[in-house]
Amino acid sequence: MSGAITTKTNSNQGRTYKGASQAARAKERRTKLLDAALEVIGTEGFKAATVRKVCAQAGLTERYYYEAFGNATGMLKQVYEEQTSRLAGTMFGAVASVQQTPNAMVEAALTSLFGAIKKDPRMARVIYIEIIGVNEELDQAYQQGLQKFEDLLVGLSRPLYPKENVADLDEKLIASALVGAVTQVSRNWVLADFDRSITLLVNNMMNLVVGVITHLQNRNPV
Amino acid sequence: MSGAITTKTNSNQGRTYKGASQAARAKERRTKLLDAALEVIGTEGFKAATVRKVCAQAGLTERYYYEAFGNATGMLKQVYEEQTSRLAGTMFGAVASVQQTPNAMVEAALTSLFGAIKKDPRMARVIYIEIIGVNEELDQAYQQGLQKFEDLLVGLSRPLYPKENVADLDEKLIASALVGAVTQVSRNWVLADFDRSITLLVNNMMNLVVGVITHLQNRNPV
DNA sequence: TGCATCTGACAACATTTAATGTCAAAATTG
DNA sequence: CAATTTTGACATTAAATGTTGTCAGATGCA
Repeated sequence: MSGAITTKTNSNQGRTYKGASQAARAKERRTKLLDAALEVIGTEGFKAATVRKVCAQAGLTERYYYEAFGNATGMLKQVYEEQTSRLAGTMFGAVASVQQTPNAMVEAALTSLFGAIKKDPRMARVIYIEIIGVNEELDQAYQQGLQKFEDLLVGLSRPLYPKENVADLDEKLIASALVGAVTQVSRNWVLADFDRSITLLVNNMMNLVVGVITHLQNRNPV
Repeated sequence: MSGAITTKTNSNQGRTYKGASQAARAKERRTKLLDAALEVIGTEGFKAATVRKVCAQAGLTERYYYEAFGNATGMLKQVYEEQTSRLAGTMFGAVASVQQTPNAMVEAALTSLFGAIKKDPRMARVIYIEIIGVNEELDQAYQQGLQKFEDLLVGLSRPLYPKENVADLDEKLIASALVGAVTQVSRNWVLADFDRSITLLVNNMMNLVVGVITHLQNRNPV
């Protein structure tokens, strides 16, 4: 109410502690919490990822949960965005490292995707299942996450069919359909405990992607 | 502990009340509760569908919630199964009522699906979003629900390509992929508040389905 | 060494919810 | 009318959880 209180000293705020700066310590805590959140959400589900449980998994206390995430939505959103970014990077890298033909690029994208899912199913659960239907903010994040992959697909496929065949086409719609197809197959594959080989998955999905592209190249526009 | 207690009278158990038998009353309550659950889950989400809220929506008290559903999982499962059954029935009917050619049948199936979604988006939210990722029992129900539509698709498409082209194919996988594609497009359509015409959706999805079928007919097996 | 800051363990509080129980009024039956 | 069943409104209980606060000890700095 009266004038500003003069605290005795403000000079050492943000000082180093155990040899690390304040920013470095916060970053390390965030990393631990992200890992813990991925583990809990990816194995027990978002509903089970309570503040106490995630903090126990991280070996940190509640205070840092709020420092890093703010709330549960923030937690899931950050985990989601980290995982989709990593996955998109992996897939872009795989596509870039093969012969730049449509077939080879699609094959590389699919192979790296299924490989990443098998390597860490927790990621698949987070980005394909847990993110859905929590609230509007996360639904929006999910749509934006899918956008990355749809854009990749549009970029790959647009050069492949003649312009006059595109008139009544909705490229984005077809891209989202293909992403949905891959997503669904991935989901089932995880739930079925990886009952098929990656090669089989890739070969079959290639038929789908190549099939629609070929069809768009050859058809007579309506 | 001792012998059976002789209550004064058991004779009138299960009697009529307000002109309806016990079974009829229970059935009517269940219908009211199913409608209420669909309304709440389909507009506010499963998380918001508490016992109190669903009962208030139904105009009934908690007792009948437990009578009809047992618990929240039972509620969502029953709503889900009712909705997928209705939808499957609608789609089967639509397919049966057109000329029995692949194109016409696929078109009928897609048109009736998108029509049903637009007519009641609450259904779409329940069967595409809310059912996912709650617990194992419901994930299993979801898989079984998808199975209906995948089976429909396999039945429609199997006669369309030569046997020798099927050797390395996983029909079920491709069916689930196509169902996933349609699901994803439907989801986006709902979230985008029906920003496209049903005709546009159908035409584009036809390209996908017909494209893969044509490709399977003409390709050289690997 | 002395003081400010940082950390971790945990208490405390408020809220929400599922699930069960109580009880009186309404309806039915004989 | 009297006994019984059915119903609806609401109380109660117990548990889980998000969120904030407390406090003592560890650490860094002048």
